[in-house]
Amino acid sequence: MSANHNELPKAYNPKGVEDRIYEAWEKSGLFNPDNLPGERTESFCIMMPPPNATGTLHIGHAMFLTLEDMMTRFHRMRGRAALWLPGTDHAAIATNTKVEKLLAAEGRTKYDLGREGFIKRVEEYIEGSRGTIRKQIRKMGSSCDWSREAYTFDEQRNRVVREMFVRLFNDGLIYRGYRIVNWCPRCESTLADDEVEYREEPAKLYYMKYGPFVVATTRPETKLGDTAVAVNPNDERYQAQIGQTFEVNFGIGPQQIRVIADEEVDREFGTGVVGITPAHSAVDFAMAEKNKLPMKKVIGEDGKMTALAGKYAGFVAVEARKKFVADLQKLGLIEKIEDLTHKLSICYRCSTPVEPLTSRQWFVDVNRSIATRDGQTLKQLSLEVVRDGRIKILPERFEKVYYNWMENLRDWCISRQIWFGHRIPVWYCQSCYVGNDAPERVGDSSSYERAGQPGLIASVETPTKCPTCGRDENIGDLSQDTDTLDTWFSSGTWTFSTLGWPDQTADLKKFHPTQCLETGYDILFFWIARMILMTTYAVGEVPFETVYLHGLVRDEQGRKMSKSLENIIDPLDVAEKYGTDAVRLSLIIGNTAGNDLKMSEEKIEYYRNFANKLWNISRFILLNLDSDKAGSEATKGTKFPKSKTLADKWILSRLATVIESVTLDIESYNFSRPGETLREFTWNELADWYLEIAKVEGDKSEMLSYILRTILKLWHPFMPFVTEEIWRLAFAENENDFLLVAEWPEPSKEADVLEDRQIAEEKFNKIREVVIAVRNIRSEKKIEPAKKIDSIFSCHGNFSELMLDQAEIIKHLTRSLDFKISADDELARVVSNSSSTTTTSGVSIAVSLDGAVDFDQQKLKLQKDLSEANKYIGTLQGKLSNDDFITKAPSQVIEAEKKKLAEAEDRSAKLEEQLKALG
RNA sequence: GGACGAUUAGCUCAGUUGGUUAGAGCGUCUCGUUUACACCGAGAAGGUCGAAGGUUCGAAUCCUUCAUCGUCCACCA
Repeated sequence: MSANHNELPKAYNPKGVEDRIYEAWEKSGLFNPDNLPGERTESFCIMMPPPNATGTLHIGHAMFLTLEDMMTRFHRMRGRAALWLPGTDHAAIATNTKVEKLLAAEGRTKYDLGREGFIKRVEEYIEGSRGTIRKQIRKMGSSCDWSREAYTFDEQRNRVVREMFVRLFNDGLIYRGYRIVNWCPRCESTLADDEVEYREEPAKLYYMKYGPFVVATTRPETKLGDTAVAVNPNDERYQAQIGQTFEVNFGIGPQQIRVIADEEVDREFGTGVVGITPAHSAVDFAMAEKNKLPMKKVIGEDGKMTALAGKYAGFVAVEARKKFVADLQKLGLIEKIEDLTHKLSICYRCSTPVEPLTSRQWFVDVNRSIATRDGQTLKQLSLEVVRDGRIKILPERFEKVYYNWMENLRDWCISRQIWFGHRIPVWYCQSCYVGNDAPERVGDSSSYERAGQPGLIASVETPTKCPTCGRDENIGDLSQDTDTLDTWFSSGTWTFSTLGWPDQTADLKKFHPTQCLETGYDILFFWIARMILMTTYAVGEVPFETVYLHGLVRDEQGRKMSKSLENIIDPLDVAEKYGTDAVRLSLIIGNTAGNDLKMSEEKIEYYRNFANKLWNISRFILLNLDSDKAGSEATKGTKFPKSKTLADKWILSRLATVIESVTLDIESYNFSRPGETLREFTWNELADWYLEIAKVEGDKSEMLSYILRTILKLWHPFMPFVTEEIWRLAFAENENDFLLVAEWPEPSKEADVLEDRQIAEEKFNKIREVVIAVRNIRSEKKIEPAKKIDSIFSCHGNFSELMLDQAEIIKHLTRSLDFKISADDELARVVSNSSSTTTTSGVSIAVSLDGAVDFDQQKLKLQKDLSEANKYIGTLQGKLSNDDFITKAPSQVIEAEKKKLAEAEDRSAKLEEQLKALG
């Protein structure tokens, strides 16, 4: 737009630029695919993994925002209807825990506020902090469609969750039953299997006299709930007892104990006899299920011993253990106590030890065949879509991890006793609902409550009437279940709940299935597996075609970032300091799917420097265009330029290759390599060579404007701010002309125009080689950069023609006054006490020197070069004289080797001549 | 216990289906105010590709075993 670029600052300063540009983008409405120009039949959609509404942006968020924004921008420029849908997560249990902590700091508990008061408090808290994360997402340059922003706990998502629950319930896939669950006594709630973490702790192993056996246990107090002991079926020590029942008395009355056999039992551990506590161990529960054992719940939800524990009732489990062990010791029932370390299961949110216990909860049945899905189970559906390739997981190795997890998935406990979350949409009729009691024996699924049970109502809308007995809510007969749903139950609907499901909206048709789901491998199970499970069931489609899993961001020593290590890099701090573009590049380049990334400020600084380099490249080009034909057609860069010189042909050929490989790489989810390709091209080819040449050749308006225009487009998905700013200064026709929606360069179109790309590149590379060789001599001989020199080349074949043709370039780049082309023997003669020489394949070079020449040093150098060349010749000859190689290797390989040999021999011969000339 | 990944220049990493005299960036060394850029330019040094076997005309690349580090899953009652 501006015709005069003299006032552009020498260094790019992202401050001010970034916010202004983001605002302009947002105002333009172009993040919304509905507003994109042109006919866009093909869509590209990514659902943003919703950050916790109460969170703040950390480097992991910055990484996924960068990757997803890059994909979105790329596909938008490629002409697709690109939708990146943002949102936040209510994160039920995490938020609940956070607010409880806040209350604790005020000396209060949730009970002081009551359920409603507490939820109100949670919502206020979220309202206060939600804006932060939204602002931070913008700061990273995220081109997501804010008009479609979603929240996992808003009205629409609430409706979807209820709808989902009711459908699953009606298909018999949700049931209520007594099963073993992970119980967090602090949260007073169940946890899913994958919400349990482990911590190594020292513990005691107590050897208890146990009827006819001795049983080793770390938790003696649970033995009060034992109903069996198990031995390995092949353990010859206990063969006689298998199947028998005996009685023990630990001081609270007699307990009937059966002896069962199970492969799971390790003969080597302890005494090879395990006490089985069906109500308080997942493994024991599974064994009990197989053997239909009775269960005795001796620990309650409050973490205290129950009435069934006799005199120990009311004590917290750990206290009960102390008392119980002391009592047993008095009775002489403790044989010995050993030390061991074991892994304690703890809550992933509050690190409180988890108490496994049986409880009446809601479960999703993953192994029940679904009539409406060809009799497949949820587990089978979820496995099938990955197995048949409808969902591709990158990197591929995580597919195996997924299978392994999915194959071993147990029924998913979805009810939580925390207050904040989606309320379970189930009502019980006080008149006719009779809940099933805890079953006598484990694994009695006839006690499970499912659809069809009288007075048990699952409903999307609050029911007004009991369908069984007809009594209505007004007389207080219907009461809703007090539990809430696992937070992952709602996140599992993310790809379709955000698009209007269950209504068949235009968005749903257009954008579902989504193309890519990009997230960290740490939530493969929590989230991705749940989305696959719920979407294949509810929508009958896969939620996404490709899963791209990124790794963890670590510090420069490879440690996890943590507050205690004080090694956290705050993306907002460094974005402020170095610019968002620099942060983005440091997160993309060097990062590959599934691998962790080491991050450091130095790295970010390097990319800050690169952004500045691009700025200055642009500045140079713009100043050039100014002085040339400012404002004319030729400076717009919209036309593929006519190449006039070898350098033009070379750079255009290289650019065509870059367009091709960058496009292909991003399409195939390689993001680091295109960044490197572009950096290499921009810095090491365009800036270091072509722009220097442009200074001598001149008349480059068409070339330079086209190249700048093109690389701005190619760089835009990686560093949107600086490229958009340069675009505005250089090419924008008006203030609504955004690089954001510029057309991506078409690879084949460019390449077709060029002929003899390979020849042009080979020729130019030869020039580069010669220039570097001369510079090498200058550097070795310590010739001041400002001093002009004279050179003599002797060339083979048609190289002399090439050298003469490109004389201006060579002189400029080597700071030579002039050079001469001479025949071989002539060069050898010229090499005297006033020259330094070197040889590249095809061209020998001598540079005239003023001062005295160190013959010995020069001779040594030549000899070293010669011996290296001869050694190389040796290996090549060896290869070529090997019959096996000649007969078995493909002919192009053999030809290539022959060519290498010829070149090496040529070089060797020249070196010898030069040596001879030196005497 | 099971599975997976990593191991290439001092550091961080590339290396596509086996065919380069093994590459880049940082760092190091030498030189430098050349009409964009010192957030820069020119040049250089630096690697028996974790170890040992094997397959092959040919291995950083494929196979086997081992070592070290790391991750995930299961779990010792």
